[in-house]
Amino acid sequence: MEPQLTRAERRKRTEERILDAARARFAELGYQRTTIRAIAGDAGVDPALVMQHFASKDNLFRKAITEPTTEPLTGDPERLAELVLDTLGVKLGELPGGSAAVLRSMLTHPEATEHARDSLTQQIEQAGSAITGEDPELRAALMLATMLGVTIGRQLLELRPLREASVERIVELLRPGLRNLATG
Amino acid sequence: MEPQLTRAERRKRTEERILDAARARFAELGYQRTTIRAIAGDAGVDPALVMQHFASKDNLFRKAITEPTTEPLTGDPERLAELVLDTLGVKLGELPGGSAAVLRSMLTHPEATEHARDSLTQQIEQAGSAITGEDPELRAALMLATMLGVTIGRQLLELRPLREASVERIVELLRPGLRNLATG
DNA sequence: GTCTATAAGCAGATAGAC
DNA sequence: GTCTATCTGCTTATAGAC
Repeated sequence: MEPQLTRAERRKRTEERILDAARARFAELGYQRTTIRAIAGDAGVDPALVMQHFASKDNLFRKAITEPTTEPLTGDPERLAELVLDTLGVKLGELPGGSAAVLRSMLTHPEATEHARDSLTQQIEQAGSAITGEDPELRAALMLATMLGVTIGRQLLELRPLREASVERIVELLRPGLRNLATG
Repeated sequence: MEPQLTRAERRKRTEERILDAARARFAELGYQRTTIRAIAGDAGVDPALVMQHFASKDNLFRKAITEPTTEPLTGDPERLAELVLDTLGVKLGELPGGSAAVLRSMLTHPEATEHARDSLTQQIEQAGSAITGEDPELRAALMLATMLGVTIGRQLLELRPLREASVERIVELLRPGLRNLATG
């Protein structure tokens, strides 16, 4: 049984299990407090095997936070505000594993900082080119910074008013401010 | 020379030097990557002396982030928006040492998380009671989350559009959205 | 190929000399 | 009171047995 998917396929499966465990741990505890031992334990493999596959903790982290790219932020200003609010909706529901890991270590791990900065800069540039009027990039940056703050407040700091409110209500309250930034 | 300020006074001076060095290091690198040795080096004292004074790294961190309380967020809704913008102005100029240290480790150190949550919760409650209309606390939380995101984006992630903009311009652009949240 | 055993490094904490 | 020297524990990483 298991025809010819034996070597490469099994290897890939194992790596995915390790990566899933790594994303969960990194997202929960951040880079420094996460240990290879704990990841291995979660994935049901030996710590040495993790090293065999990923060579170093830092490399494992790099692989764990590499995500399929997000959809571009384009369109006219009104539409842009809605797109931004949509991605917020996704993030407030449940953060994708890689994003959560980056977010958690964003302030304390140089590589995560850079990753977050690059990702946000790209989104800012996209959104900025869809904004008319003065200071389009600054306006875009403020829109995304708002989303960042709300995401952190709700998902990581777990501020009570943000936890208890529905995603729809949050989106509804943020809409006017974001539209104001988007339309100039 | 140095009349009777010898013992207690000298001790206090040393502790302040250590605390200043600690705040700077914690703010720059976060809790985990900061070492007692480095703090001692910066303060020009022996590492063992740091332990003599503060007993443990965790206790040193606790002392370093303890700040004189901030002024309350009160008044009518329009005034509230201005107060919030003012404190943002302060934070965008230069973060006070203790705040910067908390901010940096907020996502990765349990005690810092709690400290940040408590501090924000208090501000939210104050601001919430100055807001009329529906969901005052949620609105207040969104205002403060916005400030948090902008502060992180500018001071810690150093997003280019936020770095290059003047504090006044940022405040000007955020005002309509914050007023909208404050006035309901 | 997988795991055991261990090396190597680092940082917090401690004991005791001066 | 201040510093030297050391201990202890933990983690990544490696080498080699099975």
